[in-house]
Amino acid sequence: MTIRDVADYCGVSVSTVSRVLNNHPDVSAKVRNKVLSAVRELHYVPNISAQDLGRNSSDNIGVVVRGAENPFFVNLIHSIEEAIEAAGYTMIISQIPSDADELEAGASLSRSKRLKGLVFLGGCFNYTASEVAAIDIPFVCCTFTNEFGDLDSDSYSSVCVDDRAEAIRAVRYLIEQGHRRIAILLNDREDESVGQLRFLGYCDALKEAGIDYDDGLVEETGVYSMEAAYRAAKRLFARRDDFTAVFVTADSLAMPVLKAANDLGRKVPDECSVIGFDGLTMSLYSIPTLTTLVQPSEKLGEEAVQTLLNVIEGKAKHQQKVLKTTLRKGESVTVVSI
Amino acid sequence: MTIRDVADYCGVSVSTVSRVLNNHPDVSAKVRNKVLSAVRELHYVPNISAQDLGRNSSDNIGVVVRGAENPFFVNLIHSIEEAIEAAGYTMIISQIPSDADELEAGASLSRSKRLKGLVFLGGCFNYTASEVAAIDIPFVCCTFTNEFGDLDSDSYSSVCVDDRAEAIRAVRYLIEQGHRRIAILLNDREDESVGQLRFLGYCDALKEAGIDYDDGLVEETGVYSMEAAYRAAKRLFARRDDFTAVFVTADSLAMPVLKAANDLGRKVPDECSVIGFDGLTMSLYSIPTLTTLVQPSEKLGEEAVQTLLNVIEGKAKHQQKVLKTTLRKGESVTVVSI
DNA sequence: TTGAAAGCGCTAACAT
DNA sequence: ATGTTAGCGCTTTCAA
Repeated sequence: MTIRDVADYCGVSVSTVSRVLNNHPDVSAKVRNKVLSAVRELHYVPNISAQDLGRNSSDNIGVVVRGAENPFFVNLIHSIEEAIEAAGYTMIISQIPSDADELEAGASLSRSKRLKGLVFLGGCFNYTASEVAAIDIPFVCCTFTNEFGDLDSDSYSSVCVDDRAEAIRAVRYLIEQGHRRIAILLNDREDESVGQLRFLGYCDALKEAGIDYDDGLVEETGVYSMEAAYRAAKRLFARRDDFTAVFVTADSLAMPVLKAANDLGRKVPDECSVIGFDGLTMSLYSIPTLTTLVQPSEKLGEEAVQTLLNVIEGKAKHQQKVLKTTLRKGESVTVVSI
Repeated sequence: MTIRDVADYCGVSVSTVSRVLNNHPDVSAKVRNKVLSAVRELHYVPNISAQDLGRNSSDNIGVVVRGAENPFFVNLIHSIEEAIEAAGYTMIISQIPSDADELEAGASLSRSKRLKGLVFLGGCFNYTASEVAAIDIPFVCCTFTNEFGDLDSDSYSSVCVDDRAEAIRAVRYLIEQGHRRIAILLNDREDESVGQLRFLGYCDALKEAGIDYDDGLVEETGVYSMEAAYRAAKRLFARRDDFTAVFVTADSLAMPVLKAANDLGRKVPDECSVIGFDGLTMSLYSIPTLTTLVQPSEKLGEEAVQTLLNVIEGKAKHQQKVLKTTLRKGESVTVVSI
């Protein structure tokens, strides 16, 4: 059952059928109806592969997820999928390890699946214009931006929160509660990803409050995993007992920190406050409930897709959008008792 | 960059390149190597649409996820994606709400994306042969089976654990620790999904130990969400204080149960033991660490895809595979103190 | 072992 | 308004 069959059945040419199917204007109402009912009668369904080949494109949007072990991405991916689906496109997802090259993954996906556009999740984006040249389709960075690279702002889109400013807010909140010796637990302070930005925000907030930076209060997990976070937290607690609060740069890492504190008999928040970042649903049920900055994950996904589609469809230029987090006060932060 | 370019670059014909790319035998080692390195040098990636058109088929495998809010599916989806990718197919995912009709979603996906096969995740499978007739491609049920329907066992594949038997094992373990009054918290005891099977296993284990079933010890969340589980747990703890253990049919629901117990001052495990099901990574970091039955999620995904591909490629018939869980002893279950 | 050429089903100039 | 036809990039006979 091809377009040819439909054409023969109606006594018209294939191009006429193609026109009807693609809502082109130059078709008489009579013919259009005849074709449409033939399509229905014959249960004709277009062959997408042939369509794509003919158009030399597809309705595929690629989503490259770097470090899919981050639970924060789950909701995000879901909202991205919904937005892509709703717009009549197809999502092609590719999950790659945290240490993989997302540009290469994106470029290869783009070529093999003939993508219309790309969404990058969890990238580093320290890339330069020349490295990005391999990607010849519009793309949007979701939850991060080209902070460490030198891209032209009209060559890509991004939708994220201002990680550095939000981190300042988190640490400032701790300071407002009277904390002065504040530790930070993060993945890697120089990975040129959002973690580094949050680290910089931590430094900014300390400086702003006139608190000296103390390298011994910084603990890195090295890799992004709960297990690594648990071990890092244990190291930190073992090494120092003079800090009253810790900023953990992701909720999924903060939960192991709560566990480590518990296992070492360090009471949260009485002996040590903990603040996270991301706003995982799960962190509502940690013991104690995590205080955290909630990222607008639904909105991030929707906006990312919308921004990308606007570029693809020529409705708008590339944009950099910045959304806000919400401070969710849980039970893991308390006023410092001096 | 097409196969033509590669051919010209090597001074051979397109058919030769095609042969190399498709691992056809009749190519000399010399030419094969030349082509292979050219492919690498030129960063050639085949155009899937053209491949599909030429072969008159697609390499799309659909994955219909019902209730993607279940964190247990995250790893599973990842392993499914890897397996699909590794086999040279493309995953097309569709996440639908818990109350949606997965068969309809699958059938529609199948038609529009020309799927080769379907993986169902989190379905109910109380469907009958006539309802399934709408799906004219091979499919595999992952993490559940047609327990409540009347399908012919050679008309579909399934890869899952024996939920009922494993639930027996969980409850039996509690009984071995001396527990007699054991509550259960689940989604819905009659939803004809894995939850119901686990409920039946719970009943079996009680009966086997000569413990009377007590309807007042059964608490349903109604919908599948952590919030609902938290509220259900609070209801249960408020209503009864005579049970010493609770079996929660999913880890993601068990964590809110731990939280509810904590908030009500009910010590886990001293005053109440908790056992889960699934083996989320996150539940290693709950306070206390959850005792649970770990499902082999990687294996489930791999096997599901492999089984499906075997059918698609005509290498084997449909199969029903049953994998085993592993009891992971955490800190949430203790010997009952009488 | 290799090449030439005919499709695969559709789109989109280009004619009419 | 409609038809003709040349691709799109690849696979796969069929010849050589």
